[in-house]
Amino acid sequence: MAVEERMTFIKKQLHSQSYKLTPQREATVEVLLENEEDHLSAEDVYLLVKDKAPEIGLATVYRTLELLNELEIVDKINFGDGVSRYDLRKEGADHSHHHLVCIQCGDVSEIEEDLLAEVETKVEREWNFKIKDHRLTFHGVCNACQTKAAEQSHQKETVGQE
Amino acid sequence: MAVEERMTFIKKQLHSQSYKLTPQREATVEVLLENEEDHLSAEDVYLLVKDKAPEIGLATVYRTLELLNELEIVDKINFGDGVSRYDLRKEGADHSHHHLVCIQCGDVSEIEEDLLAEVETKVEREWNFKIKDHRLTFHGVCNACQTKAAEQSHQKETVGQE
DNA sequence: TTTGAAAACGATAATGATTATCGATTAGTG
DNA sequence: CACTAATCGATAATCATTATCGTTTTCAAA
Ligand SMILES: [Mn+2]
Ligand SMILES: [Mn+2]
Ligand SMILES: [Zn+2]
Ligand SMILES: [Zn+2]
Repeated sequence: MAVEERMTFIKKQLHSQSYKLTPQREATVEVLLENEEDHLSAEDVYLLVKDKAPEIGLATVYRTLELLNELEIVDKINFGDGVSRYDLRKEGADHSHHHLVCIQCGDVSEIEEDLLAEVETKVEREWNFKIKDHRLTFHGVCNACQTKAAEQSHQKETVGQE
Repeated sequence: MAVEERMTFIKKQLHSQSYKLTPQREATVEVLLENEEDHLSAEDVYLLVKDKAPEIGLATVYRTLELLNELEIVDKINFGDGVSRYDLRKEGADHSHHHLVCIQCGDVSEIEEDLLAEVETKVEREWNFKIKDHRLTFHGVCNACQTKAAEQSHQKETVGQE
């Protein structure tokens, strides 16, 4: 689905719950759609949205993100640095996607595929817990940092042999 | 392993990294061991530790928890309320355990069994990501709240039929 | 269209968790 | 026992988020 279409869809969701369609909300959603790959903090969103709607206030951004979170359009996530980050749900997804956080370069990347289906079946059965959503984050070393480390250790070896 | 033994073990870890063994650190670890089931915030720990060491300062509690986190004795976790919580690692575990958070009563319970072994193998292979740790939390309805809901809906039915 | 009420807004003060600072105290080595 | 780096307690500073409040805007009914 194109950005245009998704915007229309989100507008309908707002409208159907009788929330008003303000230019501030529209600009905020636009920023989220245009930066889907990223994991923006409220401050990040604020700075980006100011380009489209310079008069917007930070409080409004917080309010809008809170609203979008309640409507399950975005997920509010926390990677342990002191800020909340807002993550647009994937097209049609009814749950939060997974993340890979590199402990060396800080890069955050996505896993869109749902890896928890089996695990969740087990948890529902054995722990008698009715699952509505999940949060799964892996902490480790990303591909790029692994490659970098391998190159450096190879260099060291070579130098050692000379 | 008994609390006593685990305390000794943690003391050894501190000592081996040339951290000093202060009464404040000992009292803090004691509180964590005695409240292993809970997910205490720094403030929670502070209040509990004051019973053992009334002169302790809040800053020291934060410092100690930070230290224990670096030593991988506790995990710093975040359930989306505004505070960090500190969770003692299970006996001998080298990674964070999983959690079940009830969206109705707020109860948090543990899953000690590691459910991610297979998933992690797949992620390491297919995403080329070297996993060091993980965070997995399920949000849903706990057993107690399910039962409560079932009883209430049954009552309603019965009343409706009268 | 005009209009009125509820919703939303911007500015900014307040809050609350966490961190930084600094002078005083203490653990641990010898 | 003496020394010194580590640690501590008190508290000020920081920083993200929320609350407040007077003004503006949306939207639906007239
Ligand atoms: Mn994401
Ligand atoms: Mn736990
Ligand atoms: Zn990396
Ligand atoms: Zn519950």
